[in-house]
Amino acid sequence: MPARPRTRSAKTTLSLDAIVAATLALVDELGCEAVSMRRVSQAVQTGPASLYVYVPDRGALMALAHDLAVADVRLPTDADGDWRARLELLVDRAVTALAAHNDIATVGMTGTLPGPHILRITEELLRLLRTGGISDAACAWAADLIGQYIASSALEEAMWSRARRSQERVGGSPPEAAAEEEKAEEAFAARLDALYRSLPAERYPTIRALAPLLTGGDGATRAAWKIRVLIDGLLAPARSDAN
Amino acid sequence: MPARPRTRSAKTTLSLDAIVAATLALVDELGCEAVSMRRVSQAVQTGPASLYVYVPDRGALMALAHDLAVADVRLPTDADGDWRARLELLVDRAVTALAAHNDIATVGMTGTLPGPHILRITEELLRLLRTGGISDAACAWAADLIGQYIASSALEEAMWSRARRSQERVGGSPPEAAAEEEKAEEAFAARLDALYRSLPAERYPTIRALAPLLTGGDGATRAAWKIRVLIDGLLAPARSDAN
DNA sequence: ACCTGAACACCGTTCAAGT
DNA sequence: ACCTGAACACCGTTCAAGT
Repeated sequence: MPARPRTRSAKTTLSLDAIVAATLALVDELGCEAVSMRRVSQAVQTGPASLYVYVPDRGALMALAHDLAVADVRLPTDADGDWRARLELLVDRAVTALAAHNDIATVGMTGTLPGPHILRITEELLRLLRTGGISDAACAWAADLIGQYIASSALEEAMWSRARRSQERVGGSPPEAAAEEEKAEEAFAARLDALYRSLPAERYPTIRALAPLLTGGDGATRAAWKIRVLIDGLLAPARSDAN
Repeated sequence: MPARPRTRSAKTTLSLDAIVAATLALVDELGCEAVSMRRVSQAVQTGPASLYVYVPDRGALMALAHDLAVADVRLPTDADGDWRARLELLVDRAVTALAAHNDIATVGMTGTLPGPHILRITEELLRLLRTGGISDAACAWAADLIGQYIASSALEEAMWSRARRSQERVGGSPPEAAAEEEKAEEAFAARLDALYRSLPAERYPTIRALAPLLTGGDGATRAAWKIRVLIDGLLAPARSDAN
């Protein structure tokens, strides 16, 4: 391998995988809205036009990044317990995987077709529900409901602990930036809580009464409670008769 | 009132209400993504800069449009039955109201603070849950869960019957445009169904087996089934002991 | 005081032209 | 065949300047 002259030294070859990985990394950093074709192209060291060789448009690229986000979700095994325990574990893993990539879950709610990794999880979801003795029609609708739950929970969790704002200008010094992040981290929950507490008690008595509970509790406990409610609902006596 | 000379004849006075109404109308027509400050400003016959007198940024404007979308939701009354029937009715009305405005529900999932109309619905949701004898902590988490359900169901319903694509160029003649709309109307459900049926049966046996059920059924029946599952889950025996 | 023209720093996507 | 410079038609937001 002689040193052949190149336009740029050691430039990584462009590939779909590299583009999608760069896209997901930018989503982590900046959030979906701020990820542009131009920024992605910069990250992989080309011009924006080059991306269109690999991807038809921005939506398709975001869909690929979304699918990549759940690529590492492991399916529960026999060692993880009965169908219900495994279902809860699978849902939890999917939510966690999505929530780890900022607001990538929004992509799943905007009408894109599911990618291979989403399909893998869907298949297992349906299989577990069926193992649980739930009727075929109920399985189909339950998978839909649980899918909605996964996406919206991931989004909620990501929002609750979002450390980044738009932050397009990185002019601040490190300590300043860190302080700003710290502040933004609790921003949403805190602002919501402040809003609830500031409401007139005559018009919003129940919100006021429950204000401490509405924004309280840690995410994991809430999530575990919610998925249990969902499955309890599927197993409710009335449901096994006729869905 | 003598005819005083004006810059433009009969120009409507600019107001926040007019701006928000125009924004929601554009969302109906084009979808959230395609609604820009510039287009809104055109619709109210000004320049983009003028909007910033009334609204701090695009996100705040979208949040106001989102709140407006549920402004007409009527709260159920005693005549509508017991707490559970009323809760189901309230949820159904909220989903229907949101789904009637294209993908406006996305705004509610992107970390904006709830507006007055959302709060009115939240208050009633919590009140009804409490009337049902559900513990305070469970009410708080249940309202959260039901809120997620409302937003994601509205989005799903809107997608299922979306008649508009980006359609930025309206060059086609009326009959052509109508045919295109007709085609797009079923596009998502049909494409999803086609995808499921094209999957290899060895790897996705359950999806393949349930394919006809996954995309079938009308929206209303599905929605009614889902909210019943949710409430059944809240009322499951285990739940009343300790939330 | 209220409004806005013009500008700044961006977008997604296309296509003719290059290698 | 694969890639891309340059252009087109847009963006959100700001601010100095007007009335």
